[in-house]
Amino acid sequence: MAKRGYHHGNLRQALVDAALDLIEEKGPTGFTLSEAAKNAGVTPAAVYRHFEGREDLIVEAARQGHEIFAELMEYAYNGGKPSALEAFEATGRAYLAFARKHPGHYMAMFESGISANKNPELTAAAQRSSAILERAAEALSEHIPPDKRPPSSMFSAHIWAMSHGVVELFARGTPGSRSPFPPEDLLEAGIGIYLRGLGLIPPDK
Amino acid sequence: MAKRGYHHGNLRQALVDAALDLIEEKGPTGFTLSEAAKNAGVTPAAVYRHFEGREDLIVEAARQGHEIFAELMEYAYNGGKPSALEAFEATGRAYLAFARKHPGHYMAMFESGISANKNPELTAAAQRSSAILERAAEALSEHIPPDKRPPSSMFSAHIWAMSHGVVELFARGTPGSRSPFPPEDLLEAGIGIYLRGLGLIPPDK
DNA sequence: TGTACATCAGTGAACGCGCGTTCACTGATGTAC
DNA sequence: TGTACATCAGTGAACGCGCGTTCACTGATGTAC
Repeated sequence: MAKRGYHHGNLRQALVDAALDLIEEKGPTGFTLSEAAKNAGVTPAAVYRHFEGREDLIVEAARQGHEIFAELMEYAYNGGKPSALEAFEATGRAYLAFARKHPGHYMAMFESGISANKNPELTAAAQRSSAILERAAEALSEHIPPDKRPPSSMFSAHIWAMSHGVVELFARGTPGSRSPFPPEDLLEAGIGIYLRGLGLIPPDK
Repeated sequence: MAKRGYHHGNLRQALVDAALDLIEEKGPTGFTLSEAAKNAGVTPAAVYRHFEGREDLIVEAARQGHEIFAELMEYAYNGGKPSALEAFEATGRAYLAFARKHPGHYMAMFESGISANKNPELTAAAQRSSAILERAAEALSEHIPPDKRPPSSMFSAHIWAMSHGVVELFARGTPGSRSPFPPEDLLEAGIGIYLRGLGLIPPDK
C-alpha cells in the first residue's frame, strides 16, 4: 500500500510497468523513455522526478526482475525438498517459467546490455538470484563421489547456460525460428540427460 | 576478386565490414548506418547505392556470418571423421570458436532481432549452417539403441542451446559478469557430461 | 589513338522525426495554527 | 473548522542532437566509334 502521490499515485511503479511492457514488445533498445512516460499518462519530464534517466529506469526494471526471479527460484528449490535432485530440477523449470511469465523482466535483465556492477542494488539482486541455483548445485554435488566430482559451480553454469540458450533460441517469439519442441520439454529432457551424465540418475529410464 | 568500383572500390563489402566492427563494438542496436558510412569514408547517402537501408545492411552482415559459420562447422564436422562422436564434439567447439572469432557476425546473426524469414537468402544461409549440426546429431544418434533413442533433432537443439548460453552468459565481455571458468572448458565439460548422459561416452572417465 | 558520349557511384544539402534532457512554472495536496 | 502557507509531483515549452532517408547533382570511369 504505497502512499498515493500528489497527482498520479505511485507514478514510479507505473513507469516501471510501462517500461516493462515496452521492453517486452520492442526489446530493451526499442524501449523509449518518452513512450514509457506517455503510456503512464505523464510527460517525459515527469520521469526525472523518480529516475535519473532512461538507463536508471531500465536498471530498476531489471532489479525488480531479479527480485521476482530469486523468489521464484527460492520457492522452486524449496530448501532442497523432497530431494536435492528434484529440487535442482525444479529450479531449472522455474528458470524457464520465469522467462515465459515475465518476458519484459527477462529482457531487461539479460538482454538490455546493462552494466550490472554500475548499480549496487542491481548487483545485489542479481547475486541473490544466482546464489540459489549455485546452492542447489552444491547440495546436489554431494551425491557424487568426491574423487570424480566436478566443481559445483560448473553445474549451475551448465544448467544456467542451457536454460538461457533454450529461452533465447526456442522459447522466444523470434519470427522465423520455429521451435522443434516445446521449450519446456526440450529443457527438461536436456537437464535429464545432463544429470544422467553426472551419474545422478540411473542410466535406465 | 570483385571488380573495382568507380570511385571507392568495393564499397559494398567495406560497408559490411564497417557495420560488423560497429556491431561488435556497440551491439546490433547501437549500430548506425550513418556511422558505418563514415567509417567506410563515404556519405550516408552512398549506402543506398548498395543496400535498401539500414536493416538490409545488417541482414547482409548476418548472412555472411551464417556462410562463415556453416563453413567452420562443415570443416569441424569433417564428414563425421574420425568418429561420429568426435566429429560432434568438434562442431560444439567450432560454435564457440566462431562466436569468439567473429563477434560482430555472431551478434548480427543472433542478437540483432532480425526477422530471419524476411530475406530468403538469409533464411537459406541460416538453414545451411544449422543443418550441419543436425546432421552430426543424426549420425551420432545411430549409436544409441533405437528403443531408447530420443529424436536426433533434440540433441542438436540441446547442444545449440548450451553453446549459445555459454556464449551469451560467460564468453561475452559483459561488464560485471565474471566467468567462473574459461568458456571453452565450460562448454567442453558440459557437452561431455551431456554425451555421457546419452550413453555415448563410458561413465568412467 | 583520340574524341564524344553514356553510365552511375558517390556527393552534399535538406527533410522531418523522435529522442533524452533542462528549466522555470503551476497548482493540487498536505500541514500548522 | 477555517485560513495561510509550504511542499513538490507533474507540466509544457524548448534545446540540441543524430538518426534514416530523399533528391537533384557531378564528375570520374568505361565504351563506341
